[in-house]
Amino acid sequence: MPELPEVQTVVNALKDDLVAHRIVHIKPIWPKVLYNFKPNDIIFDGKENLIRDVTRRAKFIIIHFQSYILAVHLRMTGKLFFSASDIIPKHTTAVIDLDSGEKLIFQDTRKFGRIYLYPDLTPIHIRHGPEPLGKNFSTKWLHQALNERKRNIKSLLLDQSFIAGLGNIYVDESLWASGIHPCSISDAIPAIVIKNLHGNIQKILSAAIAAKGTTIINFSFLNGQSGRYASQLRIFGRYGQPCINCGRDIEKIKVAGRGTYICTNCQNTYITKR
DNA sequence: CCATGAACCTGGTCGC
DNA sequence: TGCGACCAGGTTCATG
Repeated sequence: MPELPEVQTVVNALKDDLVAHRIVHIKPIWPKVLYNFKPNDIIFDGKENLIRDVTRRAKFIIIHFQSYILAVHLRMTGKLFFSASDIIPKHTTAVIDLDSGEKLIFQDTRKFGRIYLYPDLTPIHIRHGPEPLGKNFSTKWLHQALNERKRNIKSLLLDQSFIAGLGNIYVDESLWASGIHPCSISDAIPAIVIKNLHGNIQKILSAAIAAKGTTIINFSFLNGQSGRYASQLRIFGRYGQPCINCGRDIEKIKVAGRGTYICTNCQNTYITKR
């Protein structure tokens, strides 16, 4: 599923065709897809249902209306794309009809994805850390935040309430680029390494956005278009292949409950724990 | 405070 | 070809 770069890519692709149009109907196909509202809770009066903007916060696609927002979370396998056809694709969990006649299809094989209705962004902001590409994410902040806790670094970077938008792929990429073992304890990482980590997170996310995200196996979005960052992955998914930096075989272990790719030669600057 | 595992779902892959 | 085990880019909740 999409992490920050993939969600941003979806937002960039959909925005122009959504803004200034109206939602005329929202139809749940999978009963649980509308997390906290019913279709009729949206006001279809011509002013309230006009889409004002489409943005991203954390891994949410935010559709802005005058008095509320719709927040779409794609979770693992969700996809959001336009369709002009009357045929509803397999695994569609919701259909949003627009006044343009197009439909916004929410397709989600594993059905984990949800759509939320909120008055504004507050409920999302309070449960999420800073945007890694935003100005609140500074080296200083990261250093202090890591030192205030004693947590496994991978688990911490995956924690959306700590920092928003990172997922399994980009955490592995960022830790490898920084020479940090994913089992490192947050407050044991030296300042200079934290500085590198900060820069690498921003560099990797920016490059991934520029490449329109990563595609692994089945993940595709945007009407079949897929991202090009897959070819730039340095560590993720490269089990058994030589490390680009040192040539040692890349290993796969489990950290924070997630499959984790590491080069034990390059990622050895961590302190504690194995 | 932190770590772990299960739950939510479906489908693909791998080994036998 | 079939079947079971295991895995998957995420998040939340219960438990120790």
